[in-house]
Amino acid sequence: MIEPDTSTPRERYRAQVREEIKQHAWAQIAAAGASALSLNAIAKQMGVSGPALYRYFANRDELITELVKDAYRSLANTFRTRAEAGADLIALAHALRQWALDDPQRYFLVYGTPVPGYQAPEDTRRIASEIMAVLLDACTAAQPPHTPPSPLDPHLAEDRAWAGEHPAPPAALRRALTFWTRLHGELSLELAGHFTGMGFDPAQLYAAETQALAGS
Amino acid sequence: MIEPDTSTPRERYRAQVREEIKQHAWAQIAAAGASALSLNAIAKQMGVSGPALYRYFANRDELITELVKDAYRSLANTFRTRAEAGADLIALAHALRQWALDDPQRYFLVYGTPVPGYQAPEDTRRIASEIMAVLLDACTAAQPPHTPPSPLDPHLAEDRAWAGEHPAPPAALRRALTFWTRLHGELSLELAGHFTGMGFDPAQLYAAETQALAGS
DNA sequence: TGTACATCAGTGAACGCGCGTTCACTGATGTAC
DNA sequence: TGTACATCAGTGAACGCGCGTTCACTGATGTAC
Repeated sequence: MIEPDTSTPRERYRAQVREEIKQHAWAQIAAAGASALSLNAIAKQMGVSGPALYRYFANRDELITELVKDAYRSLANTFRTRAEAGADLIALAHALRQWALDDPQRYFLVYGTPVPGYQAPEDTRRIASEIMAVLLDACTAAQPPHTPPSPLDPHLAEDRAWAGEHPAPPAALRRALTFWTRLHGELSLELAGHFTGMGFDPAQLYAAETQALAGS
Repeated sequence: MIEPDTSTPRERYRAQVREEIKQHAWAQIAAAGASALSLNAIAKQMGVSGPALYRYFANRDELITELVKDAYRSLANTFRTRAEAGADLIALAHALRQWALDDPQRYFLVYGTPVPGYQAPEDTRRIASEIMAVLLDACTAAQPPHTPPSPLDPHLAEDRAWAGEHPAPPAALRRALTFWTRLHGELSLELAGHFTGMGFDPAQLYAAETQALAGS
């Protein structure tokens, strides 16, 4: 289902250049981290003067915001696509790891140490919560037969602001949260290089954590 | 047992100024993150010219290295002190959280997104492995009665480079690793502010994870 | 199809700033006789 | 205890660099008649 393209040539050109800028921004982030992102450096790489970029982004923060949103959207899409294909928690866990390994700096941009001086705008929350919604669906659907109750459940059931209108039972809320924190713990240490030289395979640790999650 | 102070006044003065520089460095990191650390800014805060600091640190990287080592040493001391007082895994977990909350930027400096362009020297590994050693002791000592075997255990037993000469059984290795990744996952998301507005108490999630660890 | 005009992408110069780091130096502090 | 000398902390100027951002501008591209 391809929409008729009602955009003018100029609009299409603008969108294309914006995309190109973002490409270079990602390359730069991959090379030196998000705090080293520089509009001038991007311009130089594009063979264009620095001020030219201000036609496309109001300032550095707006560019970063766009990158953050793209990153969230990318993960949300990955999750949604997999979920629609019938993926269970284990499959989602693998998708998450793949997504993180595909571009570690993209992972760090959204889940790593906050970029100093940068405050994420409100819309990113919305996209982030879509990720959580897919996760909650998967946790609700595949409830293991004998779920031991947790002292955490009543607390989570109490104030469920974060789950929005999602009709998930407390046990599913807990499983989604645990999924998030445990896998993030393994991934962020792995991507930050804290396991190098330790002589074990991070993938196996990740798989073990995933298995533990599926049966909790 | 106080050692006789054989240091000259000049040596004592040097040590004192180095300490003062590090204090200001920490304050700056707390305010804007490690990548914003600037020697000139520190000098200005100390009411001293920029080049003066080069009497005390060869360059910016050496200062960061010193901070990283101090952070690792601080956590290692915390752990060792608690362990010598008979702390179990749960107590260590609480000590870790306290240490992280005491100074989030210190936590991020060692366990967060790697500082771009900075490569940690070899000696930090040694201090980091001391932390792991204390953890392994605790995991070995308090083995729960019915530890279910994990498919991960044989893999960990195979190559134990990271555990050094530590005589820990595979199950203890796994528990130590799991302790690290799970608690880091919860802490780093909490400190990065990813739980704000979600309406639950991170401390309770942390406590639940800690309990799960103690019985695994 | 051709011309007049409006829109807009990109330029180059400039502003003010801060960075890490070097260098030759002054002046105070310690050391040796 | 006093003097001559060596050591060393800190200064100020300088280098070269890059940053984000503004501004008045040129020249190309699209639009309206």
